[in-house]
Amino acid sequence: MPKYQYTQYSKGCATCQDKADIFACLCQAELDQIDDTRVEVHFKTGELIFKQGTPNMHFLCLTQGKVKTYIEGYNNKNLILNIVKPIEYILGPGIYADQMHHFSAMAIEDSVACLVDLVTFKKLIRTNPDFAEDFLRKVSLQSIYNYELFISLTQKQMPGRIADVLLYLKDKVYCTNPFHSTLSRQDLADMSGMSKESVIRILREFKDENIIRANGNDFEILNIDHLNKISQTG
Amino acid sequence: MPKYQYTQYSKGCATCQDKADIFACLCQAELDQIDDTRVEVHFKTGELIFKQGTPNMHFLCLTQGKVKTYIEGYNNKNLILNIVKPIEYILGPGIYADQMHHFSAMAIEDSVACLVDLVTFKKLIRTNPDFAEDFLRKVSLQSIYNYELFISLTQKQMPGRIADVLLYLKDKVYCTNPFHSTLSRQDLADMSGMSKESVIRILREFKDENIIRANGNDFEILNIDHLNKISQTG
DNA sequence: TAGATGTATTGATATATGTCATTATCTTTG
DNA sequence: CAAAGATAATGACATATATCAATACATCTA
Repeated sequence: MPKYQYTQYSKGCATCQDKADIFACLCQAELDQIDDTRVEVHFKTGELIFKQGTPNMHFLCLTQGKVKTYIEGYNNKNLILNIVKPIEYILGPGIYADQMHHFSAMAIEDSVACLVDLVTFKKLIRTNPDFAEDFLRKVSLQSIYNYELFISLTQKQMPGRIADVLLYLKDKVYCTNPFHSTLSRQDLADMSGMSKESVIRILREFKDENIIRANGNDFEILNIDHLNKISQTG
Repeated sequence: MPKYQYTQYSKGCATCQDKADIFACLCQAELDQIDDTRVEVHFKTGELIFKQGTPNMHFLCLTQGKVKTYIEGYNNKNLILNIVKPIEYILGPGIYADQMHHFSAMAIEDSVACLVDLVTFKKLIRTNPDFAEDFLRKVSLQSIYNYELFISLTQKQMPGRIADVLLYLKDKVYCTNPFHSTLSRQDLADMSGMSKESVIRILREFKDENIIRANGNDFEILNIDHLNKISQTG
């Protein structure tokens, strides 16, 4: 008999090796509180995890797979904010504002995530200053990354934006150099704020100049210095 | 004899009517702690308040005037993030990351600000959960606004972006309808991610269509519905 | 295996937007 | 007040980028 998606696994948070680093400062009793309201869920590639505009009830910790978070804008155009990999958590700004999701999340690989009730999370923020500070640290780093994204998207031309995307995938997501991605060309377009046709054209230029090797979704950055320069010069 | 810029005024935080709303949850003793490390500073129009890349040592509460915060990008191009008015505070993400400023701040009117030592601020975050939660609320609202900015800047065409800037100035900054701004055309360009010439052209179009009245830096939005529609349709 | 469906690629074309040069207007200052 | 300097406005032009249409390729499914 298969495990149901809402199965709460017996392995507790205290002994879990796959928990987000933000939980490092929690004691056994605090981890048990999280464990009590925790649910582990499996998502298949392409499945929507939560949708912009719906109530935000859970803290989500990704333990397996990969997830894209994206803002749904006008004319069915999306802007991908992050590609989240294990073990990172996803928590939008809605929790301390209007309790809503302000971006959507979708699995781009088969994924597993733990959902933790937000009441528990917020209680821990109030009672454990180290936890609160760690959370503020994470929020701040995300904010700093957003500033970089602002500059990339608004002040760089297409080659610079694609360079940024490729470097992001190599350094922050897959963390290897020849890397295989499950992102479509449309996803790359949604990360760089351009049309998919333009993405394809720029990738071709990079290939023709031997800056990258790209075969379908297998990428290898051959000339990192050159790619960095393209990122710099916009 | 004139007051020096570093003069610490005698009026305490406890009785101050000009303090940011985030301080509402602090008790007398906590406000006194802030008061002890507080310095009031006057800035003239055009003066740099702090610069991106320098150490971030203070929480800044604006009590008079107006301030633009902006990211300094490539090729001397800036991206204005916010126009801050009294009584709001300015606090970047650096405090909980690398202790650096990640954007610059400049007075666009003669301004007065209180600077509070960050050690005191961070101590209060740790010891007063209400204060921490209020701060998280503020950070979250800023983050949500940034998402809107992302969509405006990356998915809208110039008329939509200018519409967003005009509505922002009317609703969030000057809060009156005929309003007078001290922002240059270049500033409007830095808010909407375009060239100043393009700003001028779009403003002219809006004038020709009787959507706005614009005489130098005096603006009046004549047809709010139309401007909202332009903002929506991009 | 063949058809169907979605995704990727390419080329031709349209268009939004930036750049540059020039003139106009405002603001400062001696 | 006049000169100088900054800011604003306008037009001509260049170009980055999107759109549209056609084809190729891959992947699923019956």
